[in-house]
Amino acid sequence: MKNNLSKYKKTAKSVRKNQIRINNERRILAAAVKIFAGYGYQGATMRKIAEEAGLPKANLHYYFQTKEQLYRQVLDGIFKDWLAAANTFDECEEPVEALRGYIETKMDLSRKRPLESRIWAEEILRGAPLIQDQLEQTLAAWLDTRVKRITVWINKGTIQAMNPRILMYMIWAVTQHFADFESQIRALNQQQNLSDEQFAEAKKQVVQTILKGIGALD
Amino acid sequence: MKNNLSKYKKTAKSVRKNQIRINNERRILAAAVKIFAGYGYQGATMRKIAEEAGLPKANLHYYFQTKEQLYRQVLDGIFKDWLAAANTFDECEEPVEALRGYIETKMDLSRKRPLESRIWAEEILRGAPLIQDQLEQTLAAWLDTRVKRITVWINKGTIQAMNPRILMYMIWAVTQHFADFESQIRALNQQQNLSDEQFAEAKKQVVQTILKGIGALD
DNA sequence: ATTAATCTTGACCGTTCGGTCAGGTTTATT
DNA sequence: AATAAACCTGACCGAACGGTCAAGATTAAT
Repeated sequence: MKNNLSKYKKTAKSVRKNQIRINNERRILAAAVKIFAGYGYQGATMRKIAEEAGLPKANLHYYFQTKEQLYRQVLDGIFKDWLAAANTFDECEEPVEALRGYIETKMDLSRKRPLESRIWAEEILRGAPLIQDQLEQTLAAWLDTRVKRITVWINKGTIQAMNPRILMYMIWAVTQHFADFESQIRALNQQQNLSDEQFAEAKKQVVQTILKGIGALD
Repeated sequence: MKNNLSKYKKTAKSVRKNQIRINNERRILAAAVKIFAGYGYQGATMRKIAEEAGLPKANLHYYFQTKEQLYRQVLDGIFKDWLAAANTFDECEEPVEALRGYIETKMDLSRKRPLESRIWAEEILRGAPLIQDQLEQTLAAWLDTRVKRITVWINKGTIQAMNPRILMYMIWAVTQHFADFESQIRALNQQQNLSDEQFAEAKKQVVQTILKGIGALD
């Protein structure tokens, strides 16, 4: 409770962050995504992020007190998008459409935003020091409800008996791989990133293999 | 050609590294694997590695001139083991045994030596700055010969038509996932690492899904 | 026993890191 | 116009980084 003796106080309009703050926070976060993805948390420096954002380093600390806080906000944004990709999964009744939609959405997300995918992967690789709570709570709950849906399909005989969790791990593994291991795939593809056609082919084959692999297709 | 005016010269026996060097290099490399896996290249420090190895920091620089050289040797060791896992693939004539053997070997490797798997993953994630050459040459050649074998199977009709490279990417993705994303899987498994039984189940389901998915099983 | 080669190590160095801060500038409110 | 709040930033700080080095200890060859 601060004494409000000030002659002036903020209007409702200016209390919700004004344009300068919105713009600069966005610029800094965008730069942070690039630098964190390219160098990892430890390898990224506030200096590099500031350069990328075109702002003096001290200005970053004005909007984000510490490097860790900036990194946390980046991770939060990624986690949100990550979960949002599940909509297709939930909207479809039958396993073929639900799983195809989910796999395709996740692969598209990996292709469109590989930087975020890599930041996520590195965080997990390092033992998820900052997002363990979110994994254990939000993500675990998210997974549980999807496991239940898959179990229903199994009991109905629409897909064959299996451990639904392992199926989800496989889907995550494959869809992330095309973003996270991009440089390996490029080295094996005549030093060229996958073209749109190649990526579409990969997407199709991944869907086909998994759906057929669980007995959802002939 | 150096003048050998020295009164003493090394015997053949002592020229091939003596025991002190062998032991210390091994200790340092083992410590380096732990620290690089836990913190990443940038996050790892020579101080931490020295502590883990139980040696003074200056001693590390006696055996490995720079941090980068130490890291390179770690990567070389991983790459060697990585390729060696392919033996099963080559020894079997038919796709079911060849692929099952390869997938199981790679999954076992990931489980037995997750640290190495994570170091590899991080290097690729960062764009493979130090191992691009090996990827483009050794690994690309390795992949080419396996692609040819798979193509033979496809032409014989033993497995269905597909892009063999994408199949290999899928296998790599899934088998690495259980090591690289261990902390995520643990968070989703009541904070427990997969037990031997759970891992065996995962291995079985992965093999089953992929083999069935490519039409090698009914 | 002598001597060269190898190994060991505390102390040190220049650089870069994340972060701070005082003081100036701009923006918003009355 | 006045003033408070928000924003900006060059200069600076202690800590930690990778790496060096000289001098001593140990090991191996004669």
